[in-house]
Amino acid sequence: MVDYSAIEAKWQNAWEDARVFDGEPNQKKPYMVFAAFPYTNTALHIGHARTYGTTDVLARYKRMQGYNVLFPMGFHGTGTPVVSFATRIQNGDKELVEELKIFHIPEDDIAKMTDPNFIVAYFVKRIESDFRRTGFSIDWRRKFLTIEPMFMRFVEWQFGVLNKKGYLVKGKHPVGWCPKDDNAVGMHDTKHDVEPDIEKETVIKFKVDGEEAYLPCTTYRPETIFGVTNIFVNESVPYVLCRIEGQTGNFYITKAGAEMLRYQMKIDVVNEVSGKELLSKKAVNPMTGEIVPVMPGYFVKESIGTGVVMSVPAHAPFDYAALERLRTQGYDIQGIRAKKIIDVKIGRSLSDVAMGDVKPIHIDIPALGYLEVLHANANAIDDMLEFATKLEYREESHWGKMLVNGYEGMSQPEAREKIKADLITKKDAFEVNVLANAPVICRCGTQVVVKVVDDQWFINYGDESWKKIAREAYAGMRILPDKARNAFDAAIDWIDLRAVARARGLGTPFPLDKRFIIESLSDSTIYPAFYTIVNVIRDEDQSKLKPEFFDYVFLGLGDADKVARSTGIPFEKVSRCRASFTYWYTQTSNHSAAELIFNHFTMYIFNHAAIFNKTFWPKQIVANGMVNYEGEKMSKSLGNIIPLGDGIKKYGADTLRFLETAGSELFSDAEFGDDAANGVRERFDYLYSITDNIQKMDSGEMKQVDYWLYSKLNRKIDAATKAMEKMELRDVATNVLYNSILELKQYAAHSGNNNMVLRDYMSAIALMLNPFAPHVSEELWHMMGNESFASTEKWPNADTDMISDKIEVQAELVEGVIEDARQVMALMTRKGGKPASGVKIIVADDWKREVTNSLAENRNISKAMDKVKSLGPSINKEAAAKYISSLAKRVNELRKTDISQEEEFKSLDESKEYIAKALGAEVTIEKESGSRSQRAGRAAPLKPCIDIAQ
RNA sequence: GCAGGGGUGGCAGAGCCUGGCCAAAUGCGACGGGCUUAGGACCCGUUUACUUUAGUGUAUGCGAGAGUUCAAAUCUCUCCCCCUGCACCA
Repeated sequence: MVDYSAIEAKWQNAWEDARVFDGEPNQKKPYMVFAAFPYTNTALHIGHARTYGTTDVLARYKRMQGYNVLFPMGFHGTGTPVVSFATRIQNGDKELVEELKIFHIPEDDIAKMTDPNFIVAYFVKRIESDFRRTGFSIDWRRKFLTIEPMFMRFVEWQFGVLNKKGYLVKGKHPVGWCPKDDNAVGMHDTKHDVEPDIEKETVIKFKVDGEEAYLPCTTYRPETIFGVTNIFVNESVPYVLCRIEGQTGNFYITKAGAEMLRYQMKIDVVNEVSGKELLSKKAVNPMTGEIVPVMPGYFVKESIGTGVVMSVPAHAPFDYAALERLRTQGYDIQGIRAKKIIDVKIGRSLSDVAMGDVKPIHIDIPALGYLEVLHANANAIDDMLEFATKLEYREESHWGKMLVNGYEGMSQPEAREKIKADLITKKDAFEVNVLANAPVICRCGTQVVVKVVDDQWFINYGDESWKKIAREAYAGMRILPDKARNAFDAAIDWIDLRAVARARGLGTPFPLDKRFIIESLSDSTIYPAFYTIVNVIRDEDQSKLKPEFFDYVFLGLGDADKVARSTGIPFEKVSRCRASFTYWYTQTSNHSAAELIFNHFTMYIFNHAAIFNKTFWPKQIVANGMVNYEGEKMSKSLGNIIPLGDGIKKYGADTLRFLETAGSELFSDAEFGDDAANGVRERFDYLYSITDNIQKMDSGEMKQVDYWLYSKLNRKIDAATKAMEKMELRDVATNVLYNSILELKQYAAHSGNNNMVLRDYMSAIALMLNPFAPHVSEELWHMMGNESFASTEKWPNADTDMISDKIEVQAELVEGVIEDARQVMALMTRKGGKPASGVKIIVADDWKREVTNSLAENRNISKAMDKVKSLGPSINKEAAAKYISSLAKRVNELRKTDISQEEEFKSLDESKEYIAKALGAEVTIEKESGSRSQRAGRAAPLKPCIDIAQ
């Protein structure tokens, strides 16, 4: 057994000694790769190795291509997670402590984690050591944290530049809010980590008949206003009459609603009324002028929106059911008639099986029709009504056509937007923000509300001139994989205002309002530029890092001498920073998870376009998929997290890296599991044993099989290099590891044993494996007697002269013959024949090759006959005719060949023993013209006749 | 809902851009056989159904349906389903 942990330990230090990474500008072409920061409130699990793994693959590949490669890494500490982590430890959060135990964090370290600084320091150390063990070729000398003062000076400078360009704007913004904590809440602050989901709903003002007050109905579907038959209120909850800022008149809304809405608009309560009192009122539909009654609606929730809803029985199963229930309770609803306003074929999206033979009867009342196709009626339970509602909304939204005047024939979504806009223009409606997934509960136990913050700062990614240069920058970039391009196009169009200032958390104070902290994705958009200088300025006092310093280093403004004098940073350092930045930042590749396309990656493009000179715009983005473990998504809640350290111990660093980087296509999720890991490791084992055996072999005369192996090798190098350029890592892996082993096995089966050939083959494999499995690569490389480091060697070059289709076709021919012979033999024994005693393989004469080639080229039988004639009288015309007609049927499948009878004969003859062994029978090879077999005429080029004697 | 990516054999996953050697690579699994004291190791074979006493043929088949074509997993359209993201959350 190969001891992988010993091999890994041996090489990871050796690389540092060998200075695999240079890290300083030099004569070589630069190439800088980096991946988005890991967040520092957690240790890493094996899934995290994916993005860094593919980054390292590129780093190592480029290094082997002769580039001066820089692969730096920093850490993200900005934002709320670290702070709330500390708070949770303080509160003795059991869930969190259990999680930390999975990562083998000692109790006394956990106890110290009430201190945010300790948390960050702890995890930084942990991640670095795990990554070193994984064999990533990271230059740790440039490590930094986003919460270090020197980086904060850099971010301040960045925001200064953005502000000068007018990209920072102030405005209103809705956020999830905890009234008790008086704070914005995000996912980390709620029970069960629910993200508050804020949506806009329309409130339509129905004037109360004969009273200067309104019943404001909250709705997602303003277009159904044409079908309103009445208004529903909840008769058992308290309402208030109130004034709403920006709106004229008084409004009846639930007391609970008023409590929540006052965080987004000023509300003055005039007096309280009961829901019951409202039932006596009538209201005027602002669109149609109809006067409708107010009825009790059992399903109306007091804390969503205004607690007043409009009833559209034709298109809302809940409304229909509520009215039917009122009827059975004895209410007079004679005057209420459901009115269909959207036409749609009910149940269109349901399969025939689901529909059965049920046909909706009440197609004039779709809400009822939908209940009917679901085998339900107005008495159905709420879950069923909910289901019918969803179905109806979906179908109407897809196929529904409006039936009402003025909007006739419009699709439902189109009508909704139009009608909403019309109502708002006429001041008959306004919008409110609601919590779509209410109730959301803050960790403190309070119900979360929507608050509209009115002094929020934004980065205005919607600015058209900015979008224009961002698109220009993007157009010059390479996106891998290519199919991610569409997503970027969409993201650049879509990105708009992004709130940038936040009330709490770690990070850089927002320069325009120091009460706030810069939001944590926004402070990490141009950070890679900082890698190029961090090692130079780390020892300088952060107060010296004034804007003019960054202006000079990154924008080339001013001159080094002045900057040195005004900041106090030595002249040499200032110049060195500028030189380093301009050297490294010309070739960059940014790696991260695909899910970051719509935020980090897009912001990365925008900020670079806004701040830097074109020369330093991003050159390449690589988007990675996630990692699944045994078919499941890895997550703490599923409990299938494997800490990186454990994973290395269990599977070996190289196996882990290999599977995660090369086990699947870049963009799709990687599958990680024990079987797959064993498969990879067994293949590594095989490579070791082959390499070990090379020493015992001689280098005799080159045989056909040796040329074959060279051909395969060079084809492989060629394919792997092309795939590598496109980061099609799965292809590379298949070629380099899986197919090599198939080839090596086939080589051995053909008694291939040439020491020199195998050494060439294995050397190339060892080198091409380096980006994926560096430790294995080094070990194999050194086993073959090399003194240098594989990691600093050149990537192999394909010698295309060594690629021979002819030789490969001949090898395939042998396999094909075996396959065919087997089939025949199987057929014979199945039919009760005796086992074969001998197999004659008869190779077609040369004239057949010419005829076949003619047919393959012209697909024309008479031309083929002409060809026969042109070959002279020695050809038996009858046999030729028979041969041609046998091919006629498959004329489309025919291919030309340049392999002569002699060559075909030779390759079969050399493989005679191999074939005999495979078939378990004696084998003779003969030529058609010299054969006495009656079947010999059936021989065709590359499809020799097989004559089996029993 | 909107945007992006997908849906292929028991599973995983190629192929699709550039239609035809595609009953569909490769790996895993399952089954049969060999090697072995034994095997989780290795080697050989089988893995849609029927058909064929000579290396075949036919049918069905790549989410569903329709279309284009001599020919469709591959191109077009419609629909269904799954994954990811949707803004302060890193």
